[in-house]
Amino acid sequence: MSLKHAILILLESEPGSGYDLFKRFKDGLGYFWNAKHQQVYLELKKLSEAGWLAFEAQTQDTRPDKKNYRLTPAGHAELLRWLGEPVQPNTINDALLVKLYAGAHTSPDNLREEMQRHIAVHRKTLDSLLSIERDYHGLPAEQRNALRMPYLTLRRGILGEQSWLQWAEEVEHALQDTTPASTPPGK
Amino acid sequence: MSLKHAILILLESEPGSGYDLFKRFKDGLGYFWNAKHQQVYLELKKLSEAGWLAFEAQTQDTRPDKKNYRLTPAGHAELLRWLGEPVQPNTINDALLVKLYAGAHTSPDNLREEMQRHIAVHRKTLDSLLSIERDYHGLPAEQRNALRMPYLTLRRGILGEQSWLQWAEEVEHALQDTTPASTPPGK
DNA sequence: TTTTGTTATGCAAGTTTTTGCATAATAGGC
DNA sequence: GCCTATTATGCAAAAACTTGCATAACAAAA
Repeated sequence: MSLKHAILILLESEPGSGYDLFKRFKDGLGYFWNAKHQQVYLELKKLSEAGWLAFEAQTQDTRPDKKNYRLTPAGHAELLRWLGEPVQPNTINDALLVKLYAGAHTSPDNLREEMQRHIAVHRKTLDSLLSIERDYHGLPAEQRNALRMPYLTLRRGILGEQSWLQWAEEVEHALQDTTPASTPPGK
Repeated sequence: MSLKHAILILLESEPGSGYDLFKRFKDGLGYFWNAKHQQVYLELKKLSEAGWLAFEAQTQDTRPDKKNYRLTPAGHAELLRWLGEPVQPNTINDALLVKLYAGAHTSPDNLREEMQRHIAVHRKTLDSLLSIERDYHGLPAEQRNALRMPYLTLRRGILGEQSWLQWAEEVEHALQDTTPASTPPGK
């Protein structure tokens, strides 16, 4: 739906190879747009065929050769066109919630373990986002200004993860109430 | 990825037709799993062919005929198997954040309008979720208990939407600072 | 009375994404 | 010397999802 445009945006600010883009997805944009390397390479090919990107092969001595992609004027125009267009509200497809919805058909222990796994992931994500935020605040005002918009998306990540973890606490409480006591009292 | 299992869950608690399921997606499960009617019908067909569902045609006088689907024992087993399996953490693909990330290449007005559109949608969603929550609290204890797990997913929606709206306020502030004053001061 | 909305199902074509496989060179740790 | 990780690219097949079209009956509103 929009990997095309995510790629255009990344290449607009800095040309690069498929592998570069893939890594950039894992850092900045990756929090809110995920892509496998195969898909990135495929889209780069399609975008080139559509005339939105151009590339030069770059032979390297110590590393495999790479293709350096950059926007064409048509690609730039397409990016601006897309930016002017309204974005469809996001739809959520979250398998964890599907599982939880059906929680009555499985054991509370199973659900608790599942939650623990996800909590660990979300905590790690939050930590990493907070560390990026600290770095951002340490930048000189000029650079901070240039990164104003990406910073807003970082804030989305931070607020979103904090809210997720808050919810997870509610869930843990609810799941505790379910099992009166797994270890017998007294003795 | 998991529409299959979402359907199994819905049919496990109550058999129904494709159209029934589609409507149930728009209510309860719909908040965190979206599906078009075409896809629902397609999956029902596939799940039947896989032996996880069975159906009987139901002729109706005043309405078009419907097919009533229910789980087979194999379908039930598959649901339990899936529930025992760990769920992959959700990946986010959010086009609005992609657009915002590239916000420097477009006008603040464009971004503000975009945000207004999305804020309206999220507010409406939150209102509707809060109204469902009120209904839930009005139920007798026994029914509340039966809906304990779906209620947790409802809470996810509420906390998530509230967090989203909180973030939107941050974004609006940031976008206001960008344009010093669209209407000239004083006079 | 015409139009719009709801109930009810589905095919076909296309796009998007995932999964599996494949290659190849180098760098660093054990 | 071997194993693992990183850099670098891509095809092929399958799964998942979207978009467009099609049909058909009835109910209610305009």
